[in-house]
Amino acid sequence: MSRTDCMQHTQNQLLDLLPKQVQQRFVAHCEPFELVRAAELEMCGTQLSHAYFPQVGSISMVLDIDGHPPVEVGMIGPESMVGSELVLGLGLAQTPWRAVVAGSGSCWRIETATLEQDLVQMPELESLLKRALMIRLHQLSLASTCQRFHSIGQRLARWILMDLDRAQADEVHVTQEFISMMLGVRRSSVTICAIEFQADGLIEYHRGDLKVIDRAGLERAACSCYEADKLLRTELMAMKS
Amino acid sequence: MSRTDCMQHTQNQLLDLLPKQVQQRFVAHCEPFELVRAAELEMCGTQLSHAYFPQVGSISMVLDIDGHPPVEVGMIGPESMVGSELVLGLGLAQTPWRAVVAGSGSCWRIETATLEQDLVQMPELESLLKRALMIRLHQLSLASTCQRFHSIGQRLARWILMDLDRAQADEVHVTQEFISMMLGVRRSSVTICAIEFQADGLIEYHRGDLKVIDRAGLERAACSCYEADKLLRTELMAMKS
DNA sequence: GTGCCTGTGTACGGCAGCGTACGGTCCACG
DNA sequence: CGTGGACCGTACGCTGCCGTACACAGGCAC
Repeated sequence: MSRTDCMQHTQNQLLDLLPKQVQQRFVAHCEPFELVRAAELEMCGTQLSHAYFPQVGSISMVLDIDGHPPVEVGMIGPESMVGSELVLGLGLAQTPWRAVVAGSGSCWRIETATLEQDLVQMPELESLLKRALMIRLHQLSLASTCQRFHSIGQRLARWILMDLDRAQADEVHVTQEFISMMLGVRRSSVTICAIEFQADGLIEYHRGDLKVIDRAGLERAACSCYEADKLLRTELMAMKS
Repeated sequence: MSRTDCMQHTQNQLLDLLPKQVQQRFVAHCEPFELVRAAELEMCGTQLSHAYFPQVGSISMVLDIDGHPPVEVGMIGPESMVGSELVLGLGLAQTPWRAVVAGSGSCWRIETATLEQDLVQMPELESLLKRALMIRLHQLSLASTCQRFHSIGQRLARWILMDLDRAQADEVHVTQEFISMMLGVRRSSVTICAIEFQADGLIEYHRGDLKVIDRAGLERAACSCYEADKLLRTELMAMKS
């Protein structure tokens, strides 16, 4: 495939761990796909149609329950993939969450049926999905304790940092309304914290244009879950297959 | 093994799904183990030493974060197992949570190394662990939204029901202190709700002796997460391998 | 039967975040 | 250039839960 010949890397860190030859074979089965903020990739309760390997941008796992506002239970970017649970076998692949684009960008995507076939033929790929899934377990656990103990301010700072890391930028476009959905809180609660952060010189925020001024300060404002998330990402890369 | 010859079932519903022959071979590698409320089975951040298949009783996945009280992120009983993440491969098996006995009873347990070997030789076993792990994903997701939206009363009712189901009884011994740890709330908050439930004739509760009087009422008092949990358990059984 | 430990009941001030609601500002579009 | 929609700022009363603290009851130990 000429698509991969012309580049050194797939730009997805997980895929980059594959042996070059396997990687080329696999990526040939993928198609490029654009990530647009707030787009819904996968519905809840249905079979997954595709797996996604972000290059830039992020995808959030979001859960709805009863009449409540949605809540994010995980975020995935270039360090990992959406659909790692497919390694558990088809027919099991009804996820409880929705996948929503949390940060615009681009990705590779592959149809689940094709992925299932490749899993059989490429043991390295299977190992990769297993790693990614293990990380999801950790992330899911984090999500519930973060919900329980950390203030909205801490979680807001965490979310911004996580989003920026995956966008590989220090500036993104995202409304407070959108963030409030991800955090499962009132929009006006986000506003209050955002104003505070601006007063403290941590960020600039104007009608959806969010820019980090003092990254270190923002990290100090965030809960430990940000560090934990970062650690998970590096572990994912370092893991022995 | 004479141990299995004399019984029709292993008493663990997951193991009972194995073909008889495989089941006998596998259980021969297990040892019986007693579950004592509040005993700590697995530490956080270490390699798993064993996997556990409850017959009666329950095991909670509990997460500590910073200086905060612990929070339960899942409960496992005779319908499933502790250690399903081992299917993702050794070396990955550092779980983020602790495993604590939430309801006294008994189980089979097996050393992880032995389990790893059996996984290779018994594909049916691997499929079983994959199912169990898929259910864990759903449970973990539930945990965070339940934390977020449901009142202490609702969660208390849910917890009691989940615990009783796994104890296969309508009466257990568990202190309010212990429950408060599992829910990640103040002990006195549990007291208040418990008193309310008694006033409504749902339960009797005296110095750790908890008895359900009006099960239907208790189910009405619980959040939807109880029904969701029950559904997951039946799905686990019904799943096509 | 005195003492201690475990398990419950009760109380009170404090606050984070909620629901709701309305006013203001920027921008696009006709 | 005016109008409407998207987005943000502010306000107010309310409540669930927290932290802390202390008193009381049952039961075992000596």
